Amino acid sequence: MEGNRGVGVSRSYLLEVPPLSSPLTMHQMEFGQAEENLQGLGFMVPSHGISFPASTAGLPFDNPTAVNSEKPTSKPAWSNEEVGTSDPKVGNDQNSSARDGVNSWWKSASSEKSKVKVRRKMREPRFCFQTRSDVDVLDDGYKWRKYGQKVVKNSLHPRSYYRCTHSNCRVKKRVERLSEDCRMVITTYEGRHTHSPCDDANTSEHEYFNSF
DNA sequence: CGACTTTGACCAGCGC
DNA sequence: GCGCTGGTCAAAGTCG
Repeated sequence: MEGNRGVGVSRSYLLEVPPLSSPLTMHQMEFGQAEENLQGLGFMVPSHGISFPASTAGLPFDNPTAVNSEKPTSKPAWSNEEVGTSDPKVGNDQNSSARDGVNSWWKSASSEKSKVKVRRKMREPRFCFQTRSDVDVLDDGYKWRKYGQKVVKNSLHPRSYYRCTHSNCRVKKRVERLSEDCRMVITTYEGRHTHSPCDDANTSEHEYFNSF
């Protein structure tokens, strides 16, 4: 067992997401290890119709040294954010997988009859936000399709799994509520969008968040 | 009818 | 090696 290899990016921010049209306040942010993968960071901020363009330079909170990377002592489920590459051969998977259009760590084995799948860990950029919101699914300007829900340990609330519906975009996000405070929503993004937010999203709010 | 959600099953990773 | 857990698949159901 190799545990935390520290490969990839894990970030979490804590945001307070007021109801729509109310100001948004960031009151904490927390970064995991940020190593070689910064260039691959896709960035979005989940809030009510708020998003960032996927660009490294556009990181709104680019002062990682100001925050600690320790996991919360209470260790909520969302704290265990780790991105790693378990297989050295997958080192350049961001390129290789993008080439074949399968940016997933699920890969059908040669014997499709057995339906055996090989899970491969990707070094996808990942970071999470803690937001305060009454709604589970924050409108970040992208369109998401739910593909799973799971009750996780140490959490009273189920975790929902979403995938960007845009073709060729394999960004995923997980949404769950804190058991200690059901108004707190933990949103974890994984991957980088290959497209712009949907036009039908509320652009004014996107602009608002872009001001960071 | 297409897109999306729900939900149970499956599988790999990880800790012991 | 085994069991637990998280993440994903995919069929069925729901909705517009």
